[in-house]
Amino acid sequence: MPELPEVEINKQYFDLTSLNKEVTDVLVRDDRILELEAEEFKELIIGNKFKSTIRHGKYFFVELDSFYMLLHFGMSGDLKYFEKMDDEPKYSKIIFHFKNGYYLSYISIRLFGSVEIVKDVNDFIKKKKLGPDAFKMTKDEFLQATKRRNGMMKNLLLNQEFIAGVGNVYSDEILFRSSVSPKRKITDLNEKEIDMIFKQIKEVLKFGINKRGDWTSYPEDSLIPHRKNNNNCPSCGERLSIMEASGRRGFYCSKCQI
DNA sequence: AGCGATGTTCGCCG
DNA sequence: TCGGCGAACATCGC
Repeated sequence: MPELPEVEINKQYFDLTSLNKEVTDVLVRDDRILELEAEEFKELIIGNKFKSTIRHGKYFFVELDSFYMLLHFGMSGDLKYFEKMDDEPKYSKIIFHFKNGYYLSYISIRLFGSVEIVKDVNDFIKKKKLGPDAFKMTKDEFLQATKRRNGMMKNLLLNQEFIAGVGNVYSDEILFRSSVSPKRKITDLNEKEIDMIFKQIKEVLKFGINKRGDWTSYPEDSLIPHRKNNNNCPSCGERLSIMEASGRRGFYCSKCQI
């Protein structure tokens, strides 16, 4: 549940289910996900309300009275709003109980990601050195960044200090639709290609949100459904190639992506 | 049984 | 200073 579109879906889900309801209890099922003591966390949240939310890249901030609760979903985080304790989802780590009787669970299978308290969103973004949110990034910011950076294009897309929100899967799709190889050096890209990549960042992420993060319903001509060993390019039929960038496996077509 | 998985971080090296 | 690499974190599923 992790790249920008999935986090955005979680934000919409959170806003719809969990805003402006008094939290009457907090159940900590596994405190390893918490960046602070469970007791301290409970004290801050219980009796409070979630007032609003902000998403920056893959980071999700929930506003409370004088601070923010930050949720990062890691590789396997999710949210679930439910009515009866019998329906508590598997791998729940933190559960908020609302005055109306419902619960909201922060789910995480692999325990990557975290739940923490931050004073100020902008300070946090600055401290983490996060780049602009992928949706808010302007073309000018993108151009500037490509000029002062080197290395492989895929690494740049995965670098949250450059652009916040793009992860491994969507970076593959963005480069596929741009006909640019993930291994291309940033300095070698021409203006047209940079324009195309910028455009595809927005379109691919927007498409992901419209699909509500459901990769099984992608059209056949997308790369995402084919990101598997021994699969072929949906465009030319060539066997897909695999490369590594930032420790992640990238899939691409060596024929269609230059 | 072993390996890879939507992420981040840190130390090391050139 | 930057870019790249490998490992570490924890756990599930193929």
